[in-house]
Amino acid sequence: MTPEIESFVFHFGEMGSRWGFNRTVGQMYALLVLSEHALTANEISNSLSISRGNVSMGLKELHSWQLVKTIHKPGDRKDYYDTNGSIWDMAQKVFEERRKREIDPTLSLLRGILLNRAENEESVYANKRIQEILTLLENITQWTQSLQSLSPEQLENLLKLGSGVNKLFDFKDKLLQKKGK
Amino acid sequence: MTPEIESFVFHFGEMGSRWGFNRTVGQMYALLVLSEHALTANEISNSLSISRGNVSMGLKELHSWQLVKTIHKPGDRKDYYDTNGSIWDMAQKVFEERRKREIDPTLSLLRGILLNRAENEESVYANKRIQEILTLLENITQWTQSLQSLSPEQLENLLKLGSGVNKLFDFKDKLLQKKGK
DNA sequence: ATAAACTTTCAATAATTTCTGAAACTACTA
DNA sequence: TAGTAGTTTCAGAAATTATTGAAAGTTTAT
Repeated sequence: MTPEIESFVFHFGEMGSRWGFNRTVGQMYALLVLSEHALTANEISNSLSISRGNVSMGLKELHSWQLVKTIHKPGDRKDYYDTNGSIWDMAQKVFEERRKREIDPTLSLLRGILLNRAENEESVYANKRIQEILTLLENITQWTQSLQSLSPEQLENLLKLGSGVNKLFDFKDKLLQKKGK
Repeated sequence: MTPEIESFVFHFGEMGSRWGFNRTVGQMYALLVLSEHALTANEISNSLSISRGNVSMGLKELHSWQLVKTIHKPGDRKDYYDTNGSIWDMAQKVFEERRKREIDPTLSLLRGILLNRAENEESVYANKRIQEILTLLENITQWTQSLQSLSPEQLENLLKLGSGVNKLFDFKDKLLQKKGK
């Protein structure tokens, strides 16, 4: 590992915990991203000085995020691992996975609460707030799902549009207003 | 606390860790959101059975996220705490804070690596990948910043647009094509 | 069927994070 | 100034999460 690869890998290890996976999983993913060729579990274990068992667990998790794929080479019994998809695919997967973990459970809970809400005096305010939050989360969910339906190129263009969204949006408003008249 | 408030509060405690703060901070915030009136630190401590010291730490953190504000009542020595801003403001704050924690440090690191990159054979591929990731993160950063510049209403409308973004986007494409001709 | 080459699991342990509560601190009142 | 009502800090305890490595499992070749 060159010093730059090393610092990238260690940094991803540290950031990993903020992104939803643990240090070693972050390091492993970073190493695979920067490696031109697929690596075996033992290579990963050696490069990162992580126990063989831990590498196995980490790869399992990365699989569950669909961030790595297993490659078989003919005449070779070992499994080789490589990143799955482009950087853009990766970003999409991370967003989706996080939405599932961070938003979906809350959606169900809030829906449940509002479904069998008690209408006593004390709860009126609380129910109002809960409804607000539910609406917000439902909007965010819809939004991210519609982003997912864009192709990576469309998504990239949309991102590049940046604050231009603002203008595009005003523009749409005017169009609709005209129609309404 | 009614049973519904209780389940909301506990759930936010569990989710808290996924949202970037710990269990008690999540519970405290949830309680403040659902409380019609500002609460004292002791009330929070009692309602949630959390030590007074921990409440103080938690409030400090919520302040640093700008999610709560302190209120002084004339003739009362106690500090009262309430949530700061609407649910929308809250969501914006959380996004911004997370961007700072989850993306900004990586941006600096990647810029640093590419700035004094070694041009040896071995690094060419790695540098290319690092550049890709940098571009992606820069786009995401710009994007989220431009979203922040929208008013809560604009943002809400944009979110409600949902998959309509797709159409809007196609529409923009066509416009640009015409211009290009 | 057995051995060889490899992978996965999981109980024990290590590392990290969170929480408590007593002590220190601050600000106001008499 | 001393006393009182409040807040904050922080060292150690408790709880949680990550890691290791030996044992169990799997697959392929002979």
